[in-house]
Amino acid sequence: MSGSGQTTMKDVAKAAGVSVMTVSRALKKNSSISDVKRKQILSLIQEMNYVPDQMAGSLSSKKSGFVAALLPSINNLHFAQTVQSLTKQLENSGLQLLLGYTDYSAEKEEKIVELMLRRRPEAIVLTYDGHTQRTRDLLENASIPVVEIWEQPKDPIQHSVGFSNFDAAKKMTNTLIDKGYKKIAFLGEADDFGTRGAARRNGFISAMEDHGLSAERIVQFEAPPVTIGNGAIAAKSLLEKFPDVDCVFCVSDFAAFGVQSHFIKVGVNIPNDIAVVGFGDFEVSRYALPSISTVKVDPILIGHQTGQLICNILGYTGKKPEQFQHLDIHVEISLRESVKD
Amino acid sequence: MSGSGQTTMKDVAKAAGVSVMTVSRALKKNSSISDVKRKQILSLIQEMNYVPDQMAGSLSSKKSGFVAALLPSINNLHFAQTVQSLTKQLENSGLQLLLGYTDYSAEKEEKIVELMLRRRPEAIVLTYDGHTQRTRDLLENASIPVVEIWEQPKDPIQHSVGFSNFDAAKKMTNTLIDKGYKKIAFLGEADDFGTRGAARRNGFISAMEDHGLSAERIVQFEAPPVTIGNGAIAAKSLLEKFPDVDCVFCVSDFAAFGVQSHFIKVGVNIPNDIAVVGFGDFEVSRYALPSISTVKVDPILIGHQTGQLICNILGYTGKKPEQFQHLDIHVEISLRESVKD
DNA sequence: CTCTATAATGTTATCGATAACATTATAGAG
DNA sequence: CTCTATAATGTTATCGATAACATTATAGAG
Repeated sequence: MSGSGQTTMKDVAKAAGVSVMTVSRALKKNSSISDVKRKQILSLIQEMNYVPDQMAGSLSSKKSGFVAALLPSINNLHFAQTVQSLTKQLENSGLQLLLGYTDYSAEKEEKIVELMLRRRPEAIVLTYDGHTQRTRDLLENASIPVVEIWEQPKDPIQHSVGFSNFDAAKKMTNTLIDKGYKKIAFLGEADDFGTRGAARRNGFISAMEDHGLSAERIVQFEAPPVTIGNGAIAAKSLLEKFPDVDCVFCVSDFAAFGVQSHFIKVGVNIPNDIAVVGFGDFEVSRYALPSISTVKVDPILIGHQTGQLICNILGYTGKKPEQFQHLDIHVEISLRESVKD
Repeated sequence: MSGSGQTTMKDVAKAAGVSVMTVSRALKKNSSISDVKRKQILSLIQEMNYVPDQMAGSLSSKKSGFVAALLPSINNLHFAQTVQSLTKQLENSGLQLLLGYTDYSAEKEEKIVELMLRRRPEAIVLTYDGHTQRTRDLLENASIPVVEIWEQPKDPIQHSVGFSNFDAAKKMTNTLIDKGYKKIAFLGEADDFGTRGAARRNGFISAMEDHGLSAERIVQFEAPPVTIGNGAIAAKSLLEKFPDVDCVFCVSDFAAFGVQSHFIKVGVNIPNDIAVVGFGDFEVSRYALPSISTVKVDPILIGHQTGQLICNILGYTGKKPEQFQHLDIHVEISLRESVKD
């Protein structure tokens, strides 16, 4: 090392008896350098434990190698799966994911977008839950590709990969109405303005009103995210407020699992007394007893498609799209034991 | 913007009629600049949607503002919680988390450590599951603080925040033996050499052998991570191989939930026929019916302590520790309905 | 053996900020 | 009103890499 600090490319160059540029070329694929020299330099690099400083490289090449992704919370298996498959797609093109958590708040999102932009990401992924105007301004000024995921926004910034939570919840509600349920309750989060949870509730309300049914059976508990525990507590107040309920549509499978747990404990038979329905197709609902009916979504597919889209946009694949893409992710209604046949 | 590219500090300086250094000072706390000018410049920055380039700043100041954290998988609520609390602690000191996933493999860890070091993190957090020699060399060469979390390693690199999975599993096994169980099976992952899962299995074996009991009832299914589904499948083969089992100790609550689900379906009574025990205290085990006995760990505390330790080490708090710290995280045995009184 | 196209390597300028030192403005002491 | 300490601002060098251009080495044509 030169002096006291970290090993730099200069140190490697000196040790190899070449210029720094030759070392730089040895590390870069498809660059003009002889095989012999490349091998020599690479083994020297290995030996010296030299690790290039990507900050410096990025500053010069104007490519950070970062893609930023903002999620409401990582504390949610779905988002975690999306992140994992997105990461995998991006690392094929040598891109690294910079993760941020918005805590389901558009104001926090704005702050984090700004923090992220300081790292000059080559693209940014947002989980749509509403944005502030300044968020939009910052993103426009950054002039990088923006992909909104999970929800298909009405007024997309650029690209999107997701589905309509409103439509999905409406479809499930219609299915339940077809099955003969009339006094369906919706159990969702409080303070969910502009979020996907609210879109689901609105889909429920719309379906009920379309059929001339009352959409007044709504319980809103804690702010997002939903936990099993919250579901269990909400189940109790639901039974007190609306004792005539015949089906509970929960904003997420976790809430549904909590509801079932409470119902079974207090002797409510599922599905004969009350049916229970979730959203998301988390593994727990498949193995719950009774198994929980749900809206199947595919978080891994969302991550996969998003990653591919970004690689395409950034021109790593030669399939650069001409226009903004809106990839619709198919969702499916899955009826299980928790709903009567 | 100067020319066509992004807005730079130079553009702001020109617009404000000051030198770039004054703009730089306006953005930095406790720097020598008049209040009037700072306010002017900051509002100008806001107006121009200028976002500083932290790459350039870091290169010059030799502080990346990054802390790297490697986890086996983000697809695990515990790790997600650790990440979330760690993130929160670090952002108090203006540090950003760079996340990587090792897929429970020491070789992948090595690659990701190298990728991370390119970003010149100020500290690095590893989830101990064994390391390669080169990983150790790279870390030593990087000369940054290293914190290993979750497991308390025998041969720590530097600092650690965690507990002994061996001891925790042994303690649980001893408790089960005290309760009168003799034919206890351990249900864990395959290909788990050097991982926390293996440490748990070894703790189980040690406890059984200490009491002169057979530790042969071991089922190893898929490679990590454990899923509910894997647990359900393993439960089936467990019953075939060891029909006389009186208690199943699972490497994780998820496996335990899957085991219970299968047992209940095939008419095995829990806990009267067979007891079921998990590890981790995930929310699902509290609301499962019967509720699942488990080893309680506190992922949020691990993240919190790790974050604080790093801030202390990096000197953001004035409490710089003299020596390598080894913070022991207390774990607790929690017996619930899935084990006989 | 010479010439030329191309491969291999080197030199210089640069990315956008901050550190360190230099200079100028300002406030308070006397 | 002058002097001096300090606050406020500016100038220059620098972080560690890569891009763009310049030069040198090499291989194949004739």
